[in-house]
Amino acid sequence: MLQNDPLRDRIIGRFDEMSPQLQQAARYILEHPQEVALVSMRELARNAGLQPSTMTRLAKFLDLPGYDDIRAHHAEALRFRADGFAARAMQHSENEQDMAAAQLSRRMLQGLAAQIARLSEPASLERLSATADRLAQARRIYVLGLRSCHSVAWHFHYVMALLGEKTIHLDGPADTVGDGLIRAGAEDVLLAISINPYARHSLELAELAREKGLGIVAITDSEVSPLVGIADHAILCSTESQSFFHTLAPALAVSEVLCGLLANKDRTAALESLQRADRHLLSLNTYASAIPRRRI
Amino acid sequence: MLQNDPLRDRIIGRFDEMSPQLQQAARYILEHPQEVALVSMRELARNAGLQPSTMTRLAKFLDLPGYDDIRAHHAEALRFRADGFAARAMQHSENEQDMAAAQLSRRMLQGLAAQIARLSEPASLERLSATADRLAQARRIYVLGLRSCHSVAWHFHYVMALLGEKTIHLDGPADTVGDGLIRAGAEDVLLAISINPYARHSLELAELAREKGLGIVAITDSEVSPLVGIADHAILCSTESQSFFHTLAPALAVSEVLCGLLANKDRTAALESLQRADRHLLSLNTYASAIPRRRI
DNA sequence: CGTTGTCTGCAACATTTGTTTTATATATTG
DNA sequence: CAATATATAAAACAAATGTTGCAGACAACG
Repeated sequence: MLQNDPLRDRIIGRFDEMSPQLQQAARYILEHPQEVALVSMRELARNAGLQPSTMTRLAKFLDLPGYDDIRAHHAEALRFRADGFAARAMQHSENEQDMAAAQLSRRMLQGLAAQIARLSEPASLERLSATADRLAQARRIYVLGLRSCHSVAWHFHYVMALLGEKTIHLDGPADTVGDGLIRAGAEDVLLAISINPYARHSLELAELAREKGLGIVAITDSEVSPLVGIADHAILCSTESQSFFHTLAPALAVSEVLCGLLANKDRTAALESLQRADRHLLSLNTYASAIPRRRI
Repeated sequence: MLQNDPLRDRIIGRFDEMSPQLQQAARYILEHPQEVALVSMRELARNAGLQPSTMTRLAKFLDLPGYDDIRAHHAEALRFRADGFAARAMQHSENEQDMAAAQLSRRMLQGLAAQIARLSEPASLERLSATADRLAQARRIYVLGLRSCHSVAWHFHYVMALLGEKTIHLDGPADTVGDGLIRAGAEDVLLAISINPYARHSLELAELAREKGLGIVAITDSEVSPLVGIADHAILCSTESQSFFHTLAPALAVSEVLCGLLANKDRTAALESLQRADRHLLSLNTYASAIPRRRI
């Protein structure tokens, strides 16, 4: 049971002032919070041996507009608890035209945080480490992410390129996206990233890779994503956001975790590679820590 | 999510045989199991962008008497899960070094979630909305993010391109990154994304843009980032992670929030643009929802 | 090209929902 | 013991729910 529930406290606090019937209703609600969320008021009343109106009266007694507020409150608590994690703001329901900017931002950010936190459930963790294992044992990792997923694919490749030459990013202009697969074979793995709506080209290339015997590993958004069918391992991450667009932050987080797991398989090698990369970039004068004087 | 759920399995199993609308309904149910239990069918359909009848039809398709059976099933699952939640808190993962991987993943993910959640503090929210305002009033937004920040810059540009032609992505091969600024002027804004270590080229271009009179807006990682000095607005996001690498997930989240805020300034225009983009991509046959048959 | 079959959106349907009203029962008070 | 106030039950109500039938849209196929 969740502590710090203001409605519960109010019920408890004013319990003594209630009439017998109201007390019975209140008691039943306190003792069966899930039922309140999952069952109609009339059925709840029936189960509690009460008249439907008693429930409405209880709501009014608590200075609420109606019973629906009681139910909404319990539903929210159940959502919250079922996810087990903080901040559950996800609801499209409000059409508050042109919400305050700050409010929209807050909802989006907390929603994203919750989605990423949810990835740390045991089931996801297992998938992550299985996927990382599969990637680790591959000779090469071909990375494919088109359109919106380009950012994730590119970032994965960028980070992995700092660690070695294991990844090949499938991308390119003039319809050469798939050319990288020319020399790919059964010892290799394709990391395919695609979310709804799925880019046709991504699916075609994934299928081609499968026919060539590559292992397939996917980051996608649903159990029924077309990639799940052809992938040896799939990691699912939600893409819903409080805005018009899908979010890729959870997918990016997954990608970063995979990089972390891979690097972690051989920490000393990883460190060494990173240092070499550092030296290289240093000698190229790639980085700066202040605005450089403009050459004239 | 929940394992061993026969109804879920049936939905997944027969997913391919479904009509497009049924698939959409099925997908929504798979991805929002709690909502099924907590919300009326009509509202569920509304949230999924479907007709109420589609839900009923899905039930019949699954050889169920009616939709209520779907709801009842999900309600039962939710009751069960909510009860067993406390007990299930920490028991998983027996031994092995697989355990270590899971632990690293969990630490990374929860760290990321916390960092993003921290962005929803009032100070950050103010910066976000000020920045969004500045971007909104610009004629053009030039987007700059090199090396690791490419993913963020590209994603921002990709999303904004769906909304209109306001953004120009500063990127290109053969050292042409900066060419996009040729026609930039005082009515424009540069959105510069850079984190430590700061790419020298990014800083140079930002400085050039400032000299050309552009407004500068930055997504960066520290109060003492070189970008802060020359930017009119800066949004700071942490990049620390439990792994070897910096994380860009918070920066991506910031970028997505900015997109959301910008779209929110004129919701109807945004919706219209998105629909037009949809139509365009549809006519190009860009997307697919199943593995396409390979052309031979 | 026309036909056939399926799919989808719409609108009407009977139920069920939460609420309110009315009347009866039960207590409380002088 | 009336007289009054409150509590409860029962019924009536509009609003919503889940369902179904129907007509147009659509693609497949001959």
